This record gives sequence, structure tokens and C-alpha cells, in this order.
Amino acid sequence: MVVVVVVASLALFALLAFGPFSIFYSNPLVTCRQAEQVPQLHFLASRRHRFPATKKGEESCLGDRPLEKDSNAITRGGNYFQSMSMASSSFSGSGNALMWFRKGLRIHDNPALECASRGVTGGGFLYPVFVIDPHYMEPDPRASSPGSSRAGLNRIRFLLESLKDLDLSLRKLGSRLLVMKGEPGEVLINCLKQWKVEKLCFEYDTDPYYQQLDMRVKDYASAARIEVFSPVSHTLFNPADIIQKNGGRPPVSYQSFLKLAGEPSWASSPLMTIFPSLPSVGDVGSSQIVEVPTLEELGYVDIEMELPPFRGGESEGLKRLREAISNEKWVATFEKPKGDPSAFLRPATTTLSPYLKFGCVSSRYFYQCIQDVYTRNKKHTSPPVSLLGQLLWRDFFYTVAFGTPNFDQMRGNKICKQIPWNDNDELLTAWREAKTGYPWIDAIMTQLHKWGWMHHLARHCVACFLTRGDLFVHWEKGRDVFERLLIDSDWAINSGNWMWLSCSSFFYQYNRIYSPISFGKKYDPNGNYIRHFLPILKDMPKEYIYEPWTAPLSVQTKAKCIIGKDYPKPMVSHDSASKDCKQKLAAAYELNKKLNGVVSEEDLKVLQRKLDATCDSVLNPVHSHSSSGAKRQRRS
DNA sequence: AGTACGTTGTCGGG
DNA sequence: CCCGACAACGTACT
Repeated sequence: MVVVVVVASLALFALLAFGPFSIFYSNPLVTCRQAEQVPQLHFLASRRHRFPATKKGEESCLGDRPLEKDSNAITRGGNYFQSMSMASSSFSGSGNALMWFRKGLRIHDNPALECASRGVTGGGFLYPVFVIDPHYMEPDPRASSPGSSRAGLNRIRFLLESLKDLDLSLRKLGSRLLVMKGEPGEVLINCLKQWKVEKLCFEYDTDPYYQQLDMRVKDYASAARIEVFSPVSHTLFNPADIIQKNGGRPPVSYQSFLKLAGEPSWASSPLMTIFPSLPSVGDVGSSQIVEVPTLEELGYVDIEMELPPFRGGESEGLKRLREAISNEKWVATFEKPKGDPSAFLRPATTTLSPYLKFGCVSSRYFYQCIQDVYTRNKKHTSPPVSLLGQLLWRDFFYTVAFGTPNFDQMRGNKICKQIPWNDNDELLTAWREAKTGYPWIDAIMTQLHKWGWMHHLARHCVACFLTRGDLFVHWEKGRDVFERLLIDSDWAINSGNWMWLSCSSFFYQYNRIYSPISFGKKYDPNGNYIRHFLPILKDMPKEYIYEPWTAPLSVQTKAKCIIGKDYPKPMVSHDSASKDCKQKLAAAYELNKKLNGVVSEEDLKVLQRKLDATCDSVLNPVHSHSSSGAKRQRRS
């Protein structure tokens, strides 16, 4: 199941993680004609699938090539049944195949499903399985907001909706989704045994959680002589290929990644398939099969939460993709940094990131759709800022993460600067709970709670504020909050972006700090975004809405919002806090340089003590936001 | 050793 | 809207 092992979307993190993808919501300007201008669908049956050349149960440990390069293997209008019978000649036994869904919750461009369908032989059956891990899905009463210990309610809902949609699509093809509960590895191995499965298919996954889980399952399959097919289809490229091309080390800059990556092998091959039907599902024996559960059935009762503007599933994802793509001028001129992070009625990006995260939409199909628009619009933007560039960022982070041990933490991570971040839970909690006293920051964090999604640049602002800009809290802490709450949170992209924003890796210009006051103001001078997500401030005059503590008491009274009572005072003064942060970063960089990146725990402690003495730090405000905030206010 | 470059800073001035 | 100052990092390449 989709348990991500380490709690990690910066969207920018999500970039995608920090949500890189955007789409308009319903765009009334999209016509049917435009919507159809996407690459043609092709029949699955037409393609002769080649099974991996490696031995049974061993292939795919590093992931197979996503698709054969040989486009001759792909012809239109082939005969489904013919190809099935071809496959059957090479098998004997039960002829049963199992398709294990984890991410990749889609029918289109799904090589593992194709292979599973083709792998059914004789009178065999196809078992499409999804395993719900209770740790990932069931309520944790101790969590800081509704949801499980690992996932916020918004992502759990999105996943359930995606499963429901997948089940519906499978049923239309004469199959269904077999939902089971339990520890995924255990459940799956049990299925393989009980159902006499001879072929196991699932999408290859680079996340450490799956690396470990899949190893276990593959070991069992190998011992039981079950054939395993595990294609790379979540990303554009196989991260292992890129790392190999670079002499075994992942590229650490986007530009070098681009050079190594080049064009994907399948760039002009048809990826879309239509299944006329799927092999039927066999007897499930004593296995406990459930319908896709509702939130209530999982134990989420009496929770009042407004619905975020994202419905999960392949159907909705493809609809949004077509809407986004149909606006060709928008696609061709897309420049990520020019988007407006305060736009919420109509976000400035595709908002496809949640769909890419769960694989409801294929990133490869998205890639081809964009290229298709580019062929008709010769003048278009380029990576890193273009729409295509956003997809490549996603692959960039997947590649670096896959090739970097301990990528999701500072310690033991070779590409991560060792910095003496503080471990102050009070600062972290105020940030997480949208109580920093900076309306721009608190509005963004509120959007995170309510929607499970914010614009990429909004993610930048709050990540910078928590780490190198103001609070100097460890980036891993903020990453964990994003990881749980973002619908699109993604292990590689989220940690990558947090390192980026905290100047721990990839980006190092620590003097460039987002102002929690001016940055939002330049996009949204009236503060509409703040008024929407922080209704307590809705009547604050625009002159004060970004800095309500500067409003005269009479104005606060009239706006029915007394600062310090109805809305918090700023927890730190940005001017002095950011100066302290810069000083600390400079000292930490110096130490890293001196020790050539090999900084011990003790070295960091010594530096921290030294910095605490020299900086008027925000690290010890134990008794209060207001008093330390007030103190700082006086100094400035 | 030196140079160019790097998806998305802020502020003040023209 | 664009400019430079601010203060100055690392990576990649020559």
C-alpha cells in the first residue's frame, strides 16, 4: 500500500511535490474539439508484449525499460485474442496472474496491467489487488489533525476516491478491484500462495518503503517460481539508467540531469491502450475481500471538514489533464515562477500533482500531450520554467533521491549541508497550526490543512519561514508536516524541495529570503487570499492585512480582530530573525567547508552553543510567543 | 584559478 | 516594467 516510510510534496516540495503541476479547474473555454486534440489511443491488443529476458522471478530489480523501443512492435488494430493465445503457448499450469496496484492507480499507460492481462493463460484468471495498510489509513487519535499517523484525511479521501474509480473502470472491463486489509507484504504473499499465481505484475517503485517491501515479495516469488514483471512507469526515466550514465553517481544539478536524460526512449511511441476486456477474476478462496471502504467505514466519523477541490481518480485526472492541455497558448507560454501563489479560485498551475503522485495520470502520457502542443506551437517556453520542465523536475528529484543514501535526512546524507537547526517544538507547532502571527504564512498553512495543496511558491514561503528565513527549525520537521498533509506529498520531491528551500542542498543563496509580508503583497495587495483562508482577518483594511499588529487599536476594534486576542501577535520579528538566520547559515557553511562536509554531531553542538551566545536567537522563547515577539518588536 | 550560471528575494529608484 | 545594489553561495566548466 502506499505507506511512505518516512514521513516526508515542498512542493515545491511536492513540487511537484511542491506541486508542480497545475491545471485550471473547470475551464468553460475548453471545447470538446480542443479536448480531443490529444495523442490517439491505441489498442493494447495490437502490441506484442515481450517478457523480460531475465530469469523467472529475478528481473526488474532495477526496473525494466518502460517500453520496448521497437515501435514496429506496436501496430494498430491487432487482435486481442490472437495475442492471448500466443501467450498461452508458453505457459502451463494455473495460468493465473496477479496485478498488484500501489501507485499507478490507472488503466491507461499501465504496462504492469497490460502484462498481467497478457500473462493470463489457458483457463487462468487475473486478480487485481490493492492492499489497505491500516497504519496508513486508519484514524490516529493522537495525530495533530484528522487522519492517520501517516496521512491527513484529505489524502486518505483522495486515495479512496481513486480506488473507487479504478474499481469502476475494472468492472467495466469485466474485472474488479480486490481490496484487502493488512500488512501489504504478508497479505500479498498469502494471495500468491492461495490463488496459485504464476505471474506477478506491479509498477516498479524507487521509494525506500517499496524497495524494502518489494524485495521481500520478490524473494518469495523467486523461491516459489512465480514470474515477476515490474516495469518503470511512474516516472519518465528509469532513475537507475540516469545514475549509471553518470558513472554511478546521481546528477546534483538540474542542468546536468537534463543533459544525461535527453529524450525518453518512448517519446514518440503510443502509450495509451484500450482494453476491450480483462480476464475474469477467479475464486478468492478464504481471502477476505472488501469493497473500497468509505471514510466512515475506516472510522472517520463526526469529522467536520470542508471538501477540498480535488476528487481522486483516473477519470477526474484525465479530465483535468485534457482541460489543461486544451489551452494550448497557456501550455506553450507556461513559466512556473510567474504563477500567482495567491490565486485560489483558479490556481495558477495545473493542480495535477495529486494525480501524478498516485499515478491516476501517467507522467509519460502527460509528457506526450505537452510535446504534442509544442509541435503545433513552435514558440514555447523551455525547462526549467516550462510545463515540461516541471515534469522533468519530478524525475530529477526521483533520480537524486534514488541514488543518495539517507536522502530524507540530514545525517549521513552526503549532499546535505550539516546545519545546527533547532529542535523547538513550540516554534514548529505554531507554524504547523497557522499561529505564527504572519497572516500570509498562516493563510498558506490553513490552505494546507483545508485543501492538502498549495501553490509551489506558497510552499516556498512557509518552508523558508520555518527553516532558514525565520524560525531556524530543522527542515525534516517541516517536511514531515507536508508529508502527512499534502495530497500530493511525494517521498523524493518533498525532501528534495525542503533541502532546496532550507539551503541544505541544490540551492545555496541564503541571503535570498522570502518576506512573510512583501512577497504575498505583490501578488495580492488586497489580501483576498488571506481573507478567504483566515476569515478572522476578513475586515482588516488592506493597509494592515499583511501586518495586522501595526493597525491602531481603533482599526482592530472596527475589524473585530484584536491582535493578541483574536489573532496572534507575530511570534518573531522578521527583520531580526532573518538576520540571525543568515548569520547562522554563514557560520554553518564555513564549518562545512572547513571540515569538507564531514561534520560530526559534536561539531554541530559546539557551533550551536556558539551561535546561541552571539545571536539574539529565537531558539529560547519557551515562555511565549507574545513576549519574545514584543521584545523583538521594540528592537526594530 | 577564474568565469558563468543558477526555475521563483528585497528594496529603492527610474 | 526594468535596473542595480545588496552580499555572495555552490556547481560546472574552461
